[in-house]
Amino acid sequence: MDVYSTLTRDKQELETLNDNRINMFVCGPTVYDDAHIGHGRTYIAFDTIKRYLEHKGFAVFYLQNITDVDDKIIKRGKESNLSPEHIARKYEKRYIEDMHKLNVNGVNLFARATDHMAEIINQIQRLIDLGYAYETEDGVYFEIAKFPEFGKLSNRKVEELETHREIAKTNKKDHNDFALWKKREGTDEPIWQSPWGNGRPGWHIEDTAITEYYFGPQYDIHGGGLDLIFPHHEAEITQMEAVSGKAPMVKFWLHTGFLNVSGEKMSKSLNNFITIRELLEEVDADTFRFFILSTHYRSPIDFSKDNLHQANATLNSIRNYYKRISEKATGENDSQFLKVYSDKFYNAMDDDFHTPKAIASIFNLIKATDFKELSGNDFTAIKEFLDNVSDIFGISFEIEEDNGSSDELLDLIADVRLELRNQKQYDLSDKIRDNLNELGYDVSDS
RNA sequence: GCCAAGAUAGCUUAGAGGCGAAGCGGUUGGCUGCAGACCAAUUACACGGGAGUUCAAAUCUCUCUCUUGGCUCCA
Repeated sequence: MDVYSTLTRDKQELETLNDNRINMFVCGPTVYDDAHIGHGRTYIAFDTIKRYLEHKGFAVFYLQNITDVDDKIIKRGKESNLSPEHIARKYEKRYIEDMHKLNVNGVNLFARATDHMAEIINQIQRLIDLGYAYETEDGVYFEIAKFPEFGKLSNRKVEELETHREIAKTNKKDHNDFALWKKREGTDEPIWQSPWGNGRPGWHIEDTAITEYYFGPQYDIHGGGLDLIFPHHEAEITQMEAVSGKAPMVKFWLHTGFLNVSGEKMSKSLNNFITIRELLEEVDADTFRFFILSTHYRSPIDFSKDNLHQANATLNSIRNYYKRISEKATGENDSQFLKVYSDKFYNAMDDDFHTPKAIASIFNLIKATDFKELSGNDFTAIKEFLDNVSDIFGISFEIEEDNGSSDELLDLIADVRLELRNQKQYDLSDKIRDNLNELGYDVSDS
Protein backbone atom coordinates (compact mmCIF):
# COMPACT_ATOMS: atom_id res chain seq x y z
CA MET A 1 0.00 0.00 0.00
CA ASP A 2 1.08 3.58 -0.65
CA VAL A 3 1.43 6.24 2.00
CA TYR A 4 2.23 9.91 1.55
CA SER A 5 5.05 11.32 3.61
CA THR A 6 5.56 15.02 4.23
CA LEU A 7 9.29 14.38 4.30
CA THR A 8 9.47 13.37 0.65
CA ARG A 9 6.26 15.09 -0.46
CA ASP A 10 5.11 12.04 -2.31
CA LYS A 11 3.53 8.65 -1.87
CA GLN A 12 5.73 5.66 -1.28
CA GLU A 13 5.18 1.98 -0.77
CA LEU A 14 4.77 1.43 2.95
CA GLU A 15 7.92 -0.30 4.12
CA THR A 16 8.32 -1.06 7.76
CA LEU A 17 11.49 -1.39 9.78
CA ASN A 18 10.43 -4.65 11.30
CA ASP A 19 8.27 -6.98 9.19
CA ASN A 20 4.63 -6.62 10.02
CA ARG A 21 5.24 -4.42 13.05
CA ILE A 22 4.51 -0.74 12.89
CA ASN A 23 5.49 1.73 15.57
CA MET A 24 3.38 4.81 15.25
CA PHE A 25 3.66 7.97 17.30
CA VAL A 26 1.16 10.81 17.13
CA CYS A 27 1.56 14.09 18.96
CA GLY A 28 -1.02 14.31 21.70
CA PRO A 29 -2.65 17.33 23.24
CA THR A 30 -1.44 19.87 25.73
CA VAL A 31 -3.91 19.33 28.52
CA TYR A 32 -4.93 22.81 29.57
CA ASP A 33 -8.47 22.87 28.20
CA ASP A 34 -11.11 20.62 26.66
CA ALA A 35 -10.28 19.07 23.30
CA HIS A 36 -11.93 20.75 20.33
CA ILE A 37 -13.29 19.36 17.08
CA GLY A 38 -9.98 20.02 15.34
CA HIS A 39 -8.32 17.59 17.73
CA GLY A 40 -11.23 15.30 16.98
CA ARG A 41 -10.46 15.44 13.28
CA THR A 42 -6.82 14.59 13.71
CA TYR A 43 -7.32 11.80 16.19
CA ILE A 44 -10.20 10.25 14.26
CA ALA A 45 -7.98 10.23 11.21
CA PHE A 46 -5.13 8.45 12.96
CA ASP A 47 -7.50 6.10 14.71
CA THR A 48 -8.86 5.09 11.32
CA ILE A 49 -5.36 4.75 9.90
CA LYS A 50 -4.44 2.43 12.72
CA ARG A 51 -7.62 0.42 12.23
CA TYR A 52 -6.88 -0.01 8.56
CA LEU A 53 -3.24 -0.99 9.10
CA GLU A 54 -4.38 -3.63 11.56
CA HIS A 55 -6.94 -4.79 9.06
CA LYS A 56 -4.04 -5.22 6.64
CA GLY A 57 -2.38 -7.53 9.11
CA PHE A 58 0.12 -5.17 10.70
CA ALA A 59 0.69 -5.25 14.42
CA VAL A 60 0.54 -1.56 15.22
CA PHE A 61 1.78 -0.03 18.42
CA TYR A 62 0.26 3.41 18.70
CA LEU A 63 2.00 5.71 21.16
CA GLN A 64 0.79 9.17 22.09
CA ASN A 65 2.32 11.71 24.41
CA ILE A 66 0.44 13.93 26.80
CA THR A 67 2.03 17.32 27.28
CA ASP A 68 1.35 17.97 30.94
CA VAL A 69 3.96 20.62 31.61
CA ASP A 70 3.71 23.79 29.60
CA ASP A 71 3.26 27.55 29.83
CA LYS A 72 -0.42 27.42 29.09
CA ILE A 73 -1.11 24.89 31.79
CA ILE A 74 0.78 27.02 34.29
CA LYS A 75 -1.11 30.11 33.19
CA ARG A 76 -4.42 28.32 33.48
CA GLY A 77 -3.49 27.16 36.95
CA LYS A 78 -2.69 30.66 38.09
CA GLU A 79 -5.95 32.00 36.67
CA SER A 80 -8.04 29.44 38.48
CA ASN A 81 -5.95 29.16 41.60
CA LEU A 82 -5.32 25.48 41.06
CA SER A 83 -2.04 23.69 40.75
CA PRO A 84 -0.79 23.06 37.22
CA GLU A 85 -0.80 19.40 38.04
CA HIS A 86 -4.46 19.54 38.95
CA ILE A 87 -5.27 21.26 35.66
CA ALA A 88 -3.24 18.75 33.67
CA ARG A 89 -4.81 15.70 35.28
CA LYS A 90 -8.30 17.09 34.93
CA TYR A 91 -8.03 17.81 31.23
CA GLU A 92 -6.14 14.64 30.50
CA LYS A 93 -9.02 12.69 31.98
CA ARG A 94 -11.56 14.67 30.00
CA TYR A 95 -9.53 14.25 26.82
CA ILE A 96 -9.48 10.49 27.17
CA GLU A 97 -13.20 10.45 27.91
CA ASP A 98 -13.86 12.53 24.81
CA MET A 99 -11.81 10.19 22.65
CA HIS A 100 -13.74 7.19 23.91
CA LYS A 101 -16.98 8.92 23.03
CA LEU A 102 -15.67 9.41 19.50
CA ASN A 103 -14.80 5.73 19.38
CA VAL A 104 -11.14 6.64 19.19
CA ASN A 105 -9.66 3.74 21.08
CA GLY A 106 -6.53 2.86 19.20
CA VAL A 107 -3.85 4.40 21.40
CA ASN A 108 -1.90 1.63 23.11
CA LEU A 109 -0.01 3.87 25.48
CA PHE A 110 -0.32 7.44 26.63
CA ALA A 111 3.01 8.81 27.81
CA ARG A 112 3.10 11.91 30.00
CA ALA A 113 6.02 14.26 29.68
CA THR A 114 6.37 14.46 33.44
CA ASP A 115 6.67 10.70 33.72
CA HIS A 116 9.70 10.76 31.44
CA MET A 117 11.80 13.48 33.00
CA ALA A 118 14.77 11.13 33.41
CA GLU A 119 14.78 10.31 29.68
CA ILE A 120 14.39 13.97 28.78
CA ILE A 121 17.32 15.06 30.94
CA ASN A 122 19.40 12.17 29.68
CA GLN A 123 18.79 13.10 26.06
CA ILE A 124 19.64 16.74 26.65
CA GLN A 125 22.87 15.72 28.38
CA ARG A 126 23.88 13.60 25.41
CA LEU A 127 23.18 16.49 23.05
CA ILE A 128 25.47 18.68 25.13
CA ASP A 129 28.13 15.97 25.25
CA LEU A 130 28.00 15.60 21.49
CA GLY A 131 28.42 19.33 21.05
CA TYR A 132 24.96 20.02 19.62
CA ALA A 133 23.64 21.91 22.60
CA TYR A 134 24.94 24.60 24.91
CA GLU A 135 23.99 26.08 28.23
CA THR A 136 23.26 29.74 28.88
CA GLU A 137 22.16 31.50 32.00
CA ASP A 138 18.51 30.88 31.29
CA GLY A 139 18.52 27.44 29.73
CA VAL A 140 19.94 24.84 27.42
CA TYR A 141 19.59 25.34 23.68
CA PHE A 142 20.07 23.30 20.55
CA GLU A 143 22.51 24.97 18.20
CA ILE A 144 20.95 24.55 14.79
CA ALA A 145 24.14 25.65 13.04
CA LYS A 146 25.54 22.27 14.08
CA PHE A 147 22.82 20.43 12.22
CA PRO A 148 22.83 21.53 8.57
CA GLU A 149 19.81 19.45 7.71
CA PHE A 150 17.55 21.58 9.87
CA GLY A 151 14.62 22.50 7.65
CA LYS A 152 14.39 19.34 5.61
CA LEU A 153 10.89 18.42 6.73
CA SER A 154 9.32 21.84 6.35
CA ASN A 155 11.36 22.76 3.29
CA ARG A 156 12.78 25.84 4.88
CA LYS A 157 16.15 27.48 4.83
CA VAL A 158 17.47 28.94 8.02
CA GLU A 159 18.52 32.17 6.32
CA GLU A 160 14.98 32.80 5.13
CA LEU A 161 13.56 32.35 8.57
CA GLU A 162 15.31 35.46 9.75
CA THR A 163 13.98 37.97 7.27
CA HIS A 164 10.45 38.59 8.39
CA ARG A 165 10.44 38.33 12.09
CA GLU A 166 11.30 40.59 14.90
CA ILE A 167 14.14 39.06 16.76
CA ALA A 168 13.70 39.12 20.48
CA LYS A 169 16.67 39.80 22.67
CA THR A 170 18.15 36.59 23.97
CA ASN A 171 21.48 35.23 24.92
CA LYS A 172 21.20 32.42 22.40
CA LYS A 173 23.91 32.03 19.79
CA ASP A 174 21.28 32.20 17.06
CA HIS A 175 17.70 33.22 17.55
CA ASN A 176 16.53 30.05 15.80
CA ASP A 177 18.21 27.88 18.40
CA PHE A 178 15.42 26.26 20.34
CA ALA A 179 15.10 25.50 24.03
CA LEU A 180 15.78 22.05 25.39
CA TRP A 181 15.63 23.11 29.02
CA LYS A 182 14.23 26.26 30.58
CA LYS A 183 15.77 27.30 33.86
CA ARG A 184 13.17 28.38 36.37
CA GLU A 185 14.80 29.11 39.68
CA GLY A 186 12.90 30.75 42.48
CA THR A 187 9.46 30.89 40.90
CA ASP A 188 6.24 29.18 41.88
CA GLU A 189 6.18 27.22 38.65
CA PRO A 190 6.66 23.46 38.56
CA ILE A 191 10.32 22.52 38.41
CA TRP A 192 12.49 19.46 38.13
CA GLN A 193 16.09 19.05 39.15
CA SER A 194 18.65 18.80 36.40
CA PRO A 195 22.40 19.17 35.92
CA TRP A 196 21.65 22.71 34.75
CA GLY A 197 19.64 23.68 37.77
CA ASN A 198 15.94 23.53 38.45
CA GLY A 199 13.61 24.07 35.56
CA ARG A 200 11.43 22.37 32.99
CA PRO A 201 11.89 20.90 29.53
CA GLY A 202 11.41 22.75 26.26
CA TRP A 203 8.48 21.88 24.05
CA HIS A 204 10.10 19.53 21.55
CA ILE A 205 12.29 17.35 23.70
CA GLU A 206 9.58 15.32 25.40
CA ASP A 207 8.51 13.66 22.18
CA THR A 208 11.93 12.43 21.16
CA ALA A 209 12.75 11.35 24.70
CA ILE A 210 9.51 9.36 24.81
CA THR A 211 9.83 7.82 21.37
CA GLU A 212 13.47 6.93 21.90
CA TYR A 213 12.56 5.24 25.17
CA TYR A 214 9.76 3.13 23.70
CA PHE A 215 10.73 2.78 20.04
CA GLY A 216 14.42 3.55 19.78
CA PRO A 217 16.02 6.13 17.48
CA GLN A 218 14.05 5.07 14.41
CA TYR A 219 10.45 4.08 13.92
CA ASP A 220 7.82 3.85 11.21
CA ILE A 221 5.16 6.52 11.37
CA HIS A 222 4.94 9.89 13.04
CA GLY A 223 1.70 11.81 12.84
CA GLY A 224 0.22 15.09 13.87
CA GLY A 225 -1.59 18.16 12.66
CA LEU A 226 -0.29 20.15 9.74
CA ASP A 227 0.58 23.03 12.02
CA LEU A 228 3.15 20.97 13.87
CA ILE A 229 5.46 20.54 10.89
CA PHE A 230 7.32 23.68 11.79
CA PRO A 231 8.90 24.11 14.19
CA HIS A 232 7.87 21.17 16.30
CA HIS A 233 8.48 18.19 14.03
CA GLU A 234 11.48 19.83 12.48
CA ALA A 235 12.99 20.16 15.92
CA GLU A 236 12.20 16.55 16.73
CA ILE A 237 14.11 15.35 13.69
CA THR A 238 16.98 17.62 14.57
CA GLN A 239 17.24 16.41 18.15
CA MET A 240 16.83 12.75 17.46
CA GLU A 241 19.04 12.45 14.41
CA ALA A 242 21.72 14.53 16.11
CA VAL A 243 21.71 12.39 19.19
CA SER A 244 21.54 9.01 17.44
CA GLY A 245 23.46 9.75 14.27
CA LYS A 246 20.82 7.68 12.51
CA ALA A 247 18.55 8.94 9.76
CA PRO A 248 15.79 9.06 8.99
CA MET A 249 14.29 9.15 12.43
CA VAL A 250 11.00 8.40 10.72
CA LYS A 251 10.32 7.68 7.08
CA PHE A 252 6.59 8.33 7.05
CA TRP A 253 5.49 11.69 8.35
CA LEU A 254 1.70 11.98 8.19
CA HIS A 255 0.00 15.31 8.70
CA THR A 256 -3.70 15.98 8.93
CA GLY A 257 -5.24 19.02 7.28
CA PHE A 258 -7.01 21.69 9.22
CA LEU A 259 -10.60 21.80 10.24
CA ASN A 260 -12.18 25.18 9.61
CA VAL A 261 -15.51 26.36 10.92
CA SER A 262 -17.70 27.83 8.19
CA GLY A 263 -14.64 28.73 6.20
CA GLU A 264 -12.76 30.38 9.02
CA LYS A 265 -10.02 29.19 11.24
CA MET A 266 -11.32 28.07 14.58
CA SER A 267 -10.17 30.34 17.34
CA LYS A 268 -11.36 31.57 20.66
CA SER A 269 -11.29 35.18 19.53
CA LEU A 270 -13.63 34.50 16.62
CA ASN A 271 -15.97 32.82 19.02
CA ASN A 272 -16.32 29.79 16.78
CA PHE A 273 -14.44 27.45 19.04
CA ILE A 274 -16.28 24.16 19.43
CA THR A 275 -15.27 21.52 21.92
CA ILE A 276 -15.95 17.85 21.40
CA ARG A 277 -18.27 17.93 24.38
CA GLU A 278 -20.34 20.69 22.82
CA LEU A 279 -20.39 18.89 19.51
CA LEU A 280 -21.66 15.65 21.00
CA GLU A 281 -24.61 17.45 22.52
CA GLU A 282 -25.75 18.15 18.97
CA VAL A 283 -24.76 15.11 16.94
CA ASP A 284 -23.79 11.53 17.54
CA ALA A 285 -20.20 10.40 17.27
CA ASP A 286 -20.85 8.25 14.19
CA THR A 287 -22.10 11.23 12.22
CA PHE A 288 -19.04 13.25 13.14
CA ARG A 289 -16.72 10.37 12.25
CA PHE A 290 -18.45 9.94 8.91
CA PHE A 291 -18.23 13.66 8.28
CA ILE A 292 -14.48 13.56 8.99
CA LEU A 293 -13.88 10.49 6.84
CA SER A 294 -15.78 11.91 3.89
CA THR A 295 -12.76 14.15 3.31
CA HIS A 296 -9.23 12.89 2.79
CA TYR A 297 -7.17 13.28 5.96
CA ARG A 298 -4.67 15.67 4.37
CA SER A 299 -7.28 18.01 2.90
CA PRO A 300 -8.80 20.90 4.75
CA ILE A 301 -12.31 20.25 5.95
CA ASP A 302 -15.03 22.79 6.53
CA PHE A 303 -17.20 22.23 9.55
CA SER A 304 -20.71 23.60 9.43
CA LYS A 305 -24.13 22.55 10.55
CA ASP A 306 -25.14 22.03 6.97
CA ASN A 307 -22.21 19.81 6.16
CA LEU A 308 -22.79 17.75 9.28
CA HIS A 309 -26.41 17.35 8.41
CA GLN A 310 -25.47 16.20 4.95
CA ALA A 311 -23.04 13.66 6.38
CA ASN A 312 -25.81 12.37 8.56
CA ALA A 313 -28.17 11.97 5.61
CA THR A 314 -25.52 10.13 3.64
CA LEU A 315 -24.70 7.84 6.53
CA ASN A 316 -28.37 7.08 6.99
CA SER A 317 -28.70 5.96 3.41
CA ILE A 318 -25.85 3.49 3.95
CA ARG A 319 -27.54 2.28 7.12
CA ASN A 320 -30.82 1.73 5.40
CA TYR A 321 -29.05 -0.29 2.75
CA TYR A 322 -27.24 -2.27 5.43
CA LYS A 323 -30.54 -3.08 7.06
CA ARG A 324 -32.06 -4.25 3.82
CA ILE A 325 -29.19 -6.51 2.84
CA SER A 326 -28.90 -7.87 6.39
CA GLU A 327 -32.43 -9.14 6.17
CA LYS A 328 -31.59 -11.05 3.02
CA ALA A 329 -28.24 -12.42 4.13
CA THR A 330 -28.97 -16.09 4.43
CA GLY A 331 -26.13 -18.15 2.98
CA GLU A 332 -22.40 -18.47 2.71
CA ASN A 333 -20.02 -15.61 2.16
CA ASP A 334 -19.66 -16.22 -1.54
CA SER A 335 -20.17 -13.56 -4.16
CA GLN A 336 -18.74 -12.75 -7.55
CA PHE A 337 -20.86 -9.65 -7.66
CA LEU A 338 -19.32 -8.02 -4.60
CA LYS A 339 -15.69 -8.41 -5.60
CA VAL A 340 -15.55 -5.46 -7.99
CA TYR A 341 -16.77 -3.11 -5.31
CA SER A 342 -14.84 -4.50 -2.37
CA ASP A 343 -11.66 -4.38 -4.48
CA LYS A 344 -12.39 -0.79 -5.27
CA PHE A 345 -12.84 -0.06 -1.61
CA TYR A 346 -9.58 -1.67 -0.53
CA ASN A 347 -7.66 -0.13 -3.42
CA ALA A 348 -8.86 3.27 -2.32
CA MET A 349 -7.78 2.63 1.25
CA ASP A 350 -4.43 1.34 0.01
CA ASP A 351 -4.00 4.66 -1.76
CA ASP A 352 -2.95 6.73 1.23
CA PHE A 353 -6.08 5.94 3.23
CA HIS A 354 -8.33 7.59 0.69
CA THR A 355 -11.58 7.38 2.62
CA PRO A 356 -13.73 9.55 0.31
CA LYS A 357 -12.87 7.33 -2.63
CA ALA A 358 -13.60 4.29 -0.49
CA ILE A 359 -16.98 5.70 0.47
CA ALA A 360 -17.76 6.31 -3.19
CA SER A 361 -17.16 2.62 -3.86
CA ILE A 362 -19.82 1.78 -1.31
CA PHE A 363 -22.29 3.89 -3.21
CA ASN A 364 -21.31 2.17 -6.42
CA LEU A 365 -22.14 -1.07 -4.67
CA ILE A 366 -25.46 0.22 -3.41
CA LYS A 367 -26.43 1.48 -6.81
CA ALA A 368 -25.53 -1.80 -8.50
CA THR A 369 -27.36 -3.98 -6.00
CA ASP A 370 -30.33 -5.66 -7.56
CA PHE A 371 -32.44 -7.01 -4.76
CA LYS A 372 -34.32 -9.34 -7.04
CA GLU A 373 -31.35 -10.90 -8.78
CA LEU A 374 -28.78 -11.43 -6.04
CA SER A 375 -28.66 -14.56 -3.90
CA GLY A 376 -28.54 -15.03 -0.16
CA ASN A 377 -24.84 -15.76 -0.52
CA ASP A 378 -24.32 -12.43 -2.21
CA PHE A 379 -26.10 -10.63 0.57
CA THR A 380 -24.13 -12.49 3.20
CA ALA A 381 -20.92 -11.45 1.48
CA ILE A 382 -22.07 -7.84 1.27
CA LYS A 383 -23.01 -7.85 4.91
CA GLU A 384 -19.64 -9.20 5.99
CA PHE A 385 -17.91 -6.68 3.77
CA LEU A 386 -19.85 -3.82 5.31
CA ASP A 387 -19.10 -5.18 8.76
CA ASN A 388 -15.41 -4.90 7.90
CA VAL A 389 -15.94 -1.37 6.62
CA SER A 390 -17.71 -0.57 9.85
CA ASP A 391 -14.74 -1.82 11.87
CA ILE A 392 -12.26 0.13 9.76
CA PHE A 393 -14.22 3.36 9.90
CA GLY A 394 -15.19 2.91 13.51
CA ILE A 395 -18.76 3.68 12.55
CA SER A 396 -21.76 1.49 13.25
CA PHE A 397 -24.13 0.80 10.36
CA GLU A 398 -26.75 -0.63 12.66
CA ILE A 399 -29.84 1.47 12.92
CA GLU A 400 -30.25 2.19 16.58
CA GLU A 401 -33.53 0.79 17.70
CA ASP A 402 -34.74 2.14 20.98
CA ASN A 403 -35.44 -1.40 22.01
CA GLY A 404 -38.85 -1.30 23.54
CA SER A 405 -37.97 -3.47 26.48
CA SER A 406 -35.88 -0.71 27.94
CA ASP A 407 -38.67 1.70 28.55
CA GLU A 408 -42.13 0.64 29.55
CA LEU A 409 -43.49 4.15 29.33
CA LEU A 410 -42.53 4.40 25.66
CA ASP A 411 -44.15 1.03 25.01
CA LEU A 412 -47.30 2.29 26.56
CA ILE A 413 -47.29 5.43 24.44
CA ALA A 414 -46.63 3.38 21.32
CA ASP A 415 -49.52 1.08 22.15
CA VAL A 416 -51.88 3.97 22.67
CA ARG A 417 -50.78 5.51 19.41
CA LEU A 418 -51.26 2.25 17.56
CA GLU A 419 -54.77 2.00 18.97
CA LEU A 420 -55.54 5.55 17.89
CA ARG A 421 -54.33 4.75 14.42
CA ASN A 422 -56.45 1.65 14.28
CA GLN A 423 -59.39 3.83 15.12
CA LYS A 424 -58.25 6.27 12.43
CA GLN A 425 -57.77 9.08 14.91
CA TYR A 426 -54.85 10.35 12.93
CA ASP A 427 -54.81 13.88 14.26
CA LEU A 428 -53.99 12.61 17.69
CA SER A 429 -51.61 9.84 16.62
CA ASP A 430 -49.64 12.21 14.41
CA LYS A 431 -49.41 14.70 17.21
CA ILE A 432 -47.90 12.03 19.44
CA ARG A 433 -45.45 11.12 16.71
CA ASP A 434 -44.41 14.74 16.13
CA ASN A 435 -43.92 15.38 19.81
CA LEU A 436 -41.91 12.23 20.28
CA ASN A 437 -39.75 13.18 17.32
CA GLU A 438 -39.11 16.54 18.89
CA LEU A 439 -38.01 14.78 22.03
CA GLY A 440 -35.52 12.84 19.95
CA TYR A 441 -37.38 9.56 19.60
CA ASP A 442 -37.63 8.03 16.21
CA VAL A 443 -41.17 6.97 15.48
CA SER A 444 -42.00 5.48 12.13
CA ASP A 445 -44.57 3.11 10.77
CA SER A 446 -43.38 0.36 8.52
C1' G B 1 8.49 38.25 1.47
C1' C B 2 9.16 32.83 1.91
C1' C B 3 6.81 27.86 2.28
C1' A B 4 2.44 24.73 1.65
C1' A B 5 -2.45 23.11 0.21
C1' G B 6 -6.45 24.26 -2.77
C1' A B 7 -10.35 26.54 -6.61
C1' U B 8 -15.12 20.49 -10.08
C1' A B 9 -23.18 21.17 -10.52
C1' G B 10 -27.13 24.55 -4.83
C1' C B 11 -23.74 21.79 -1.03
C1' U B 12 -19.97 17.84 -0.18
C1' U B 13 -16.55 14.77 -2.69
C1' A B 14 -14.19 11.59 -6.69
C1' G B 15 -11.65 11.74 -11.41
C1' A B 16 -5.66 13.31 -13.37
C1' G B 17 -5.28 13.41 -21.59
C1' G B 18 -10.62 10.93 -25.07
C1' C B 19 -15.28 6.81 -21.98
C1' G B 20 -23.37 9.50 -19.60
C1' A B 21 -19.37 11.86 -12.29
C1' A B 22 -21.18 9.92 -7.03
C1' G B 23 -23.60 11.32 -2.52
C1' C B 24 -26.66 15.02 -0.27
C1' G B 25 -30.38 18.31 -1.97
C1' G B 26 -34.47 19.54 -5.60
C1' U B 27 -38.67 17.75 -8.69
C1' U B 28 -42.31 13.86 -10.20
C1' G B 29 -44.60 9.23 -9.53
C1' G B 30 -45.33 4.53 -6.56
C1' C B 31 -46.09 2.59 -1.52
C1' U B 32 -48.46 4.81 2.88
C1' G B 33 -54.56 7.64 6.21
C1' C B 34 -50.29 11.24 6.37
C1' A B 35 -45.02 11.62 7.22
C1' G B 36 -40.40 8.92 7.33
C1' A B 37 -37.98 4.84 5.08
C1' C B 38 -38.03 2.29 0.57
C1' C B 39 -38.84 1.80 -4.89
C1' A B 40 -39.00 4.13 -9.94
C1' A B 41 -37.87 8.24 -12.65
C1' U B 42 -36.02 13.12 -13.22
C1' U B 43 -33.08 17.57 -12.49
C1' A B 44 -28.36 20.02 -12.57
C1' C B 45 -25.72 21.05 -19.38
C1' A B 46 -19.63 20.84 -13.59
C1' C B 47 -14.55 21.74 -13.86
C1' G B 48 -11.42 29.94 -11.10
C1' G B 49 -9.55 33.46 -15.61
C1' G B 50 -6.18 33.58 -19.84
C1' A B 51 -2.60 31.44 -23.12
C1' G B 52 0.02 27.12 -24.94
C1' U B 53 1.03 21.64 -26.13
C1' U B 54 -2.32 17.91 -28.55
C1' C B 55 -6.44 15.12 -33.49
C1' A B 56 -8.35 15.49 -28.25
C1' A B 57 -7.29 18.84 -21.98
C1' A B 58 -11.14 19.31 -15.77
C1' U B 59 -6.70 16.24 -16.41
C1' C B 60 0.02 18.30 -19.15
C1' U B 61 2.90 23.37 -19.47
C1' C B 62 3.02 28.60 -18.54
C1' U B 63 0.71 32.71 -16.46
C1' C B 64 -2.76 35.45 -13.70
C1' U B 65 -6.62 35.83 -9.96
C1' C B 66 -8.59 34.28 -5.55
C1' U B 67 -9.09 31.17 -0.91
C1' U B 68 -7.01 28.81 3.34
C1' G B 69 -2.97 27.71 6.31
C1' G B 70 2.29 27.88 8.22
C1' C B 71 6.74 31.18 9.09
C1' U B 72 5.14 33.20 17.31
C1' C B 73 1.69 28.96 21.01
C1' C B 74 -1.45 25.62 18.13
C1' A B 75 -4.25 18.97 16.18
